[in-house]
Amino acid sequence: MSSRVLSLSAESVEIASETSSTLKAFGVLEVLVRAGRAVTLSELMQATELPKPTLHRALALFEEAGFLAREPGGRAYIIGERLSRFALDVLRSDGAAAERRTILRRVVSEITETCNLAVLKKGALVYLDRIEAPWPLRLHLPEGGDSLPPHCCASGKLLLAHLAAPERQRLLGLMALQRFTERTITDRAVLESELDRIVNVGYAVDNEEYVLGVACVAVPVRNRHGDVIASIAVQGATARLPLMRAIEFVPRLRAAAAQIGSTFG
Amino acid sequence: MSSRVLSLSAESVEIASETSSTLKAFGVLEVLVRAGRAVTLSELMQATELPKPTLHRALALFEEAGFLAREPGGRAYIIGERLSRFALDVLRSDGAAAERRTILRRVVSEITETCNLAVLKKGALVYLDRIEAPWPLRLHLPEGGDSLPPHCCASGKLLLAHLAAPERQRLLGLMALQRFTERTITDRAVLESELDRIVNVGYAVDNEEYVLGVACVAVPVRNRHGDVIASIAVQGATARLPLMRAIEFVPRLRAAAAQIGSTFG
DNA sequence: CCGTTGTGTCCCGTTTACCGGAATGGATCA
DNA sequence: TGATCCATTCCGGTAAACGGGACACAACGG
Repeated sequence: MSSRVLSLSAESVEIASETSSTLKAFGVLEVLVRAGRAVTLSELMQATELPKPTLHRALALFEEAGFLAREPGGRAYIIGERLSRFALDVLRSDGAAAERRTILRRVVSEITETCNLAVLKKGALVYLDRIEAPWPLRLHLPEGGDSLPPHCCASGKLLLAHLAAPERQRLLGLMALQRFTERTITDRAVLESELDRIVNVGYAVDNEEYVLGVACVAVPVRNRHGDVIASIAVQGATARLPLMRAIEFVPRLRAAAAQIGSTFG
Repeated sequence: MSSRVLSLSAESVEIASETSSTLKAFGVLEVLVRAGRAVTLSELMQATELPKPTLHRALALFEEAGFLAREPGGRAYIIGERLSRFALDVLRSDGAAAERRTILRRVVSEITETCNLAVLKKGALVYLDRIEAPWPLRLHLPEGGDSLPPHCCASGKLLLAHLAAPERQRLLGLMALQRFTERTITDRAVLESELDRIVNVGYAVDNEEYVLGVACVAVPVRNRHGDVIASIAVQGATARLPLMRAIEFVPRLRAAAAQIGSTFG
C-alpha cells in the first residue's frame, strides 16, 4: 500500500517536541532527505506530526531560498540545487575529522577491538567518533548526539579525573551516580579515590560497571599544552576481551592518543 | 596566512539581510562548511556580518542538536556527526542523484559492466550510487552506509591522488595500508608514486588489490572549477574483464564523468 | 451533475522565542 | 599584574512563528 508512513515515526517525536523553529525546520529536511524520493506535504505531516501551516511555512521558506524545489509537474518537494551543493561542501570539508578517524581506524585494525574517541560535554560523555571491530557481538550505544553518564565508563571516569579540582568537585556534587550493575560505583568517596588513582596510573578502566559483560580501558588525549581534552578507549565483551588483556593495549592506545592530540591545533 | 577572512564576503550581504532566523542560521552553516576547517565565532562574525549574540545562539543551537561540534580543547566549531550523515543522505537522494543514476545506467548498458560513483568521506570511500551489470557473477561489497579503505581500490586511490598536497601527506602518513591480497599496495612510498602517476595519466586502476579476481578502473569527476569531487569506476571479474580491456573504457567513462560533473552545481 | 474526501494554501489574533546592545566572565600575553 | 581580546550571558522590546480554522481545488463515486 501507499500508506507507508515513511517509516520514520521514531524521528517524529523529536521534531514535534522541538522548541526552536530552526531545528524543527532542519528536522523536516532530514525526514524529507531520508525518504529518498519526492515527498508531499501530507506525508511529511504524518512523519513529523507537525501542524500543516507550520510545515507549509517551513517548506515554502526553503523553496524560496533554493534549498528545496518542487517535483516538475507535481506538488511534491525534492532537494534543491542549493542544498545539494551544501551537502557536497560538507563532505569535502572534513579534513581534521578524516585524520582522527584514520588514526582510530588503524588502532582498531591492529587490535581488532572497538575503539572510540570521546569528550566531556556539559558533564556528560559524548562520542566524537567510534570504529567498530568486526565482531558479531556488538554493543549498541547511543551514537553521536546522545550521551552517557560519566561515573560508570572508563572514558567518563578518565575525563572526570583530569578536570580542574574545583570543576571536578562541582560535577561530583551534582551527579546522581545511578547504579547500572552491581559493580557501578555509587559512593562519592569511593569514586573520588578512584579518580585520584586514575590520574596516577594514567589510564582508567570500566570493569562491567555500565553493562555486565563489557569492559573498557581509556587513556587521555592531550593537546600541546598537556591539557586533557579527550579520551581514547577500547571496549569489548569480556568473554573475548577480559579486562587484563584490554589493559595490555594501553601502550598502543597511548601512541594513538599522542597522534590524535597533535591534530588539535 | 591565518589572516584570511574566509574570503566569503559575497555571501555576507545575503545572510545579514535575511529576515528569517532559520535561513540566517542556514547561511551561517554554509559559510562554516565552505571554510573547510574549524572556524571560530569571531571569524564567522566577519564573514557573515551578523551580531555576536545572534551567531552565538545559532551555533549553540546546532551544537546542542549535534549538527555542529567543538574542536576539543578549543572553541572553534566543526561539522558534527549529524550534519555529516545528513549531507550523505542528501547526495544520495537528490533529484540530481536521479540524473546521475540515469547517466550511470547508460554507461552500464553500453559497456555491460558494473559502474559506481563514489566520494571520500572522512578519509574512507563511500558509494553515492552503483549500477550492477546483469552478469551472474557479482561482487558483494559493503552496501549503503559502510565504507571501503581507499588505498586498495581504483576510486579510492584516484580520490586520494587529487587531494591537496598537505592533506594527502597527512592521510598517507596515518593510514594503515592493510593487506587484502598479494597485490595490495602496503608500502607508503610505492603508494605515493602510484598516486603521482594517477594524477599524470588521469585515471586509476585496481589490479586485484582488494579482491582477487576483481579489477577496476576509475576516472575523476570534476565540478566546474575543475576540482575533483567524486569518481566514476568500472569494476568486473577479471575472467570476463581483464584489466587491459577495462582500460579501454576510459574514454567512455570520461564522457560520463563530464556529464555527471555538470550535475554538481 | 453534485456531494464527498483528500489535498494544498491562506488569514489573523495570540504568544513566544528571537534580537542585539551592553555587561560579564575567562583566557592569553606582556 | 594589568591590558586585551574573545566567548558567553543578560534582558527588555518587538518582530516572527504558531496553529486553529476557513477556503480553494482536484479526484473520485454516486
